[in-house]
Amino acid sequence: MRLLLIEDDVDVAAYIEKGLGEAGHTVDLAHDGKTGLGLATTEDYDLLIIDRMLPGVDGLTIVKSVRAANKQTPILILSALGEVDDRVEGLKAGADDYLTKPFAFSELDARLEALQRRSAGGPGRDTVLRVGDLELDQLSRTAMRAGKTIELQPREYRLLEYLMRHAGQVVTRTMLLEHVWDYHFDPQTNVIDVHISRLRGKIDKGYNRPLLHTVRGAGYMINDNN
Amino acid sequence: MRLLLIEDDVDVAAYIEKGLGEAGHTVDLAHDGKTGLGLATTEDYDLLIIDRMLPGVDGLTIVKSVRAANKQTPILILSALGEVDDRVEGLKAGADDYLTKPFAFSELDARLEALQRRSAGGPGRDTVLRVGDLELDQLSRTAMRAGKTIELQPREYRLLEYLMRHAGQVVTRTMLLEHVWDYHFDPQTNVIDVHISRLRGKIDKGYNRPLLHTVRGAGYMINDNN
DNA sequence: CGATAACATTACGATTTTGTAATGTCTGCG
DNA sequence: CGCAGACATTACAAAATCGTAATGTTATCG
Repeated sequence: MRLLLIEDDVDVAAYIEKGLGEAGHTVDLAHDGKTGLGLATTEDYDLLIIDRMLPGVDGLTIVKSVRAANKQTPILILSALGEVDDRVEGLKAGADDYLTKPFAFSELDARLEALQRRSAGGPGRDTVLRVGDLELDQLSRTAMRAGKTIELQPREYRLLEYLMRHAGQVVTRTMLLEHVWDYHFDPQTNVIDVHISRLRGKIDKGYNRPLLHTVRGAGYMINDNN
Repeated sequence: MRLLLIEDDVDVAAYIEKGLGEAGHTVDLAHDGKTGLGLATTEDYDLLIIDRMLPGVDGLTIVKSVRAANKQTPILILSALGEVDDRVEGLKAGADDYLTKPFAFSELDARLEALQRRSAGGPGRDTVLRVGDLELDQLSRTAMRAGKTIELQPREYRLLEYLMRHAGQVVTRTMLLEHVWDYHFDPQTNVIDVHISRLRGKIDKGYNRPLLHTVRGAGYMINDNN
């Protein structure tokens, strides 16, 4: 994880840099707002830690500039003030969290972790579905099994997505017709069988543990165990 | 916005409920942990506010239970203690933010807003692109203009996505060939022109303000102003 | 005001994707 | 074992998608 710390107090900066370094992160350090803003907008960081009080500029000005530059990097504000109004201002400027000095390092670490968790795919909006070693990235529309990417046709994608959204549950043919084909009647053909077969050829063939199981008389189910 | 407040202190509960109600939110109130947890897991809330100290159960136990039930609703913890270790525990239990009593109502409001912003699509991972009244949902792969959904072919989708990712910037033909067609040479045909035309037919035709502009001699650009 | 080059549109054919139907295999039961 | 129904696979045909080329239109410059 790559971080940028913008902090003018040398002691505080060293303290944080040391702790974060030990936690396995790469830390870039800027001692003033100007160079900090330059780095923040040109480089790609996973997280920014910005001191509220900096020589020359206000930390919040940096936050606003970063957001104005359309960068969505999570930002944590450090402040020696700790006043209620300050926090509000910080959050309104576009920061994601606020920490008051002095603080225990464990708290900084916990907050960074929480921020990362969110930014990695905010609550309620994970974009990858996982079943065993099979992953489906809903943004790139690609599947991966054991690290190998799998090309899916549109209909195959919809089929796999629906199955994975209902992992561990039996999915009936009627459900598939309704949600993958938008058919609200029985087409009297074996479309489903054919596509299940094609999907198996892509996601299960060549792997010792099949994920897509047929539940005789009921439908199909995707799951990892067994 | 629908919120659940789990707080045993009647005065504090009334204070918060009043404020949130005035801010236009619907607030459900639970005075003890048990009913609170029941509501949190059965109903669908946009946000949970949970007091750390509740008669019988610890607020964190509720947080953990909610997360165990696979609910990703954002959670804000309220606490009268305000100790460092407490905050760390709260965040580790799966809460998204932590607020220490006493607090100004404006701070609560700012934090709720920040939480909502994140949960609506965390930083760096927004799944809808917007230009003017045109939206592109990258998960459902559908476009909408002025509330009307627009069906896009795969190639049209990639084209529009690329243009919208570079909204306000001129996108050259070479860029499009590289990123939308994966061609690293000039096909000597007018593929781009054709697809731009088809895309226009879908997103601009019938609307008084066109969004997709041609920049003569340079390429194309999508943007709302002018 | 033409001429020319850049861009737009349309029509059509090749390719890819999808569905149908025929054929093959498995499972459970008498 | 042998039959029936459920499911799997394969081969082929219909349909949707995409790229090419021909034809129109618009902007710019002498």
